[in-house]
Amino acid sequence: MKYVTIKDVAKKLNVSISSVSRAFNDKYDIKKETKELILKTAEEMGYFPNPIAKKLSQKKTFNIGIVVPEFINEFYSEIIIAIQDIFTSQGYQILVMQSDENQEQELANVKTLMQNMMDGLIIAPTAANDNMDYYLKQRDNGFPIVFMNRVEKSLKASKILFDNEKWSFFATEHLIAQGNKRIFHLAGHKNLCVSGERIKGFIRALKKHNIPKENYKIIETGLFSNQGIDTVKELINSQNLPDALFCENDHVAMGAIKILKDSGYRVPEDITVMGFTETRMAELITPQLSSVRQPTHEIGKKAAELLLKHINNGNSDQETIIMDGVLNIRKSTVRN
Amino acid sequence: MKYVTIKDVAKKLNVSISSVSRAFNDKYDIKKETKELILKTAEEMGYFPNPIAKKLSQKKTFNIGIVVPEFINEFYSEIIIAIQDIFTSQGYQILVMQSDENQEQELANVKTLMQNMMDGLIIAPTAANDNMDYYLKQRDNGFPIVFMNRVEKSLKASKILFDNEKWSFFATEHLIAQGNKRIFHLAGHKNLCVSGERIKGFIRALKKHNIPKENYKIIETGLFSNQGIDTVKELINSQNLPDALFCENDHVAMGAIKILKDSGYRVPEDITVMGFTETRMAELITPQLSSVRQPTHEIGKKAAELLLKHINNGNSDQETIIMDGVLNIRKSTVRN
DNA sequence: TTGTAAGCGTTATCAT
DNA sequence: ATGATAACGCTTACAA
Repeated sequence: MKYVTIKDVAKKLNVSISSVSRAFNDKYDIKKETKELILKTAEEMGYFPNPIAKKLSQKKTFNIGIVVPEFINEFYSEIIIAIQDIFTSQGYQILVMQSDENQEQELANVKTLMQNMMDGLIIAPTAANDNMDYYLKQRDNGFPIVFMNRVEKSLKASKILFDNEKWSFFATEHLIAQGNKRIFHLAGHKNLCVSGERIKGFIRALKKHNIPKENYKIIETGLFSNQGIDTVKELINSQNLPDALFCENDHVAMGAIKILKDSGYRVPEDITVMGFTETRMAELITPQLSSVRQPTHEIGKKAAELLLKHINNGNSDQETIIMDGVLNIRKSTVRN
Repeated sequence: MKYVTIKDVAKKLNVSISSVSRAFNDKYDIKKETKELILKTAEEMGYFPNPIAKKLSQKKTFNIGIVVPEFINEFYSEIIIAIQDIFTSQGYQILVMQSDENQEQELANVKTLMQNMMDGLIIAPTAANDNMDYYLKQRDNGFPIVFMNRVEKSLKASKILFDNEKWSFFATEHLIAQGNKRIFHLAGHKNLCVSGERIKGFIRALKKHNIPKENYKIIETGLFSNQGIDTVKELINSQNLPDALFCENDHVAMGAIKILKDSGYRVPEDITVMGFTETRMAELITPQLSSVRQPTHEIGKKAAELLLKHINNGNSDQETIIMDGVLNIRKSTVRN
């Protein structure tokens, strides 16, 4: 693979390489005709400025790194697309790496991206973890970083968060308003702060409406549909099903609904089920699943804009943006 | 952001930069003790070789580009993860770009990646399209490229394909074997070769079993659930529902099932529905969806291995690998 | 308006 | 075993 270089173009036209460079970079003075001639010949020769050389010389790569826990689920995919929208319009490229929900992989990803001279990083950590110290050190060193999602509100860093507590509260309140007396929460993981916040919102709603302790329960379940299935299976076996299940996410909820239906229970007549972090499937299953929609597109957009700000204006003031969602009430939580 | 460079380390230790370079690259002679000293000091100083400079100097980037039509659906996400598995274990990095099902974006992505000196590219085109000439020209120029998925079998290039015709045939044959007399195929897009192949397999099965022409129909529907909904809605309105629907993919099938159930039809009792390119949801919905599973992990693995071969041994012999799938028969196509 | 040349951080060839 | 130094392809003062 032989690349055409700036020298080749310069030689062909008997001009200096600076002139060729100038023709490709608007900011310098250059005669219109020479510029056009150069651009035309370059085109013909199949020349384009080598971005690697450009990066080395400019110390600016126009590359942005994104690290996400996974992109199998549409949540992060949608966010990534939104980030990409913003940055490509600004001439940046997006490099995506996924950590497979693994802290060490996450750290390796971040290091790889930093060593490749990304102009900035958007990190969605797998969980609050030990890597954070390293990230913050780099940030303090002048490296622009924006965090997303599974990060403590108190963290001194620019970040885009979702108000899990609030929307968990509203979701729970809706379940209470529907007349459910016993409500169980199929929670995510103990070490996931988003799960913790949702638990807080859940409890706040119950307390507000004076639901006694014996009428609710928090069961650590996980993030996947099969875990929803397992948890609900146990509840069925121990004949301990509540009136309503508030699930960590749609996957768990769909697992729950599946096993309930398979076991002869009707949703929502016999038991009501609520999801979270709405997926496209929510509207397609029977019954349609009530859920809290997170504004993935907006999250990505805000993250990108915030990072862009840091890149252009420095890291001075860290900013936290907390996003709101929508409670989509559908058939799965409404007994007519 | 100030990077520590090879010079800083050399100066600190009063050695030449060549020695430092050697310490980091095993292939040269260097005294064990100097090497260890250099490595240790470098570590302390927070030095790591700048990959950009390395790339410029070596003309090898250890970067692999992947271009996919989208990664919202799990199909490509799973493939990407498999590719990543292989390449990261070989010291490569993966750069993913998505074309949003848009040919121009696709071409732009490929150009961007090539200009960034990827060592090779895995391209899953949006469809058979005009860009192909450009890709092949680059390939012939010595640039390693492996194609995936929506590519003609006859294309002279290394590629990983799925045997759509065959598995469409088996899927259709299963529907016939279940006693369905009238079978409609909700097809994808005319210009998608995978859709064309599935249509071929569909027709071959019908012909083999002597289903008369008036008893089947191919309706161009699309790739999304809402299109499945729309098509089936029309069939319902015109009172033209068949015994079985064979859908382009699971999304269309789930859309179909949704509108059927909403309209009072029972699946599979009244009408039978088959998906394709199985999703994780297939097992979670009611009734569980019969579908053809494509081996995403294997596809990614083969693509990666093939590209690696081209990178290491040159582009000489183009190789085509055609993958087989699995027909998962579930409730949606079986009337007890 | 154009050219010259130093610099970006490496690798690799050639001396020593 | 180590050091100088010319590449790699570009940008950008500075000079002309």
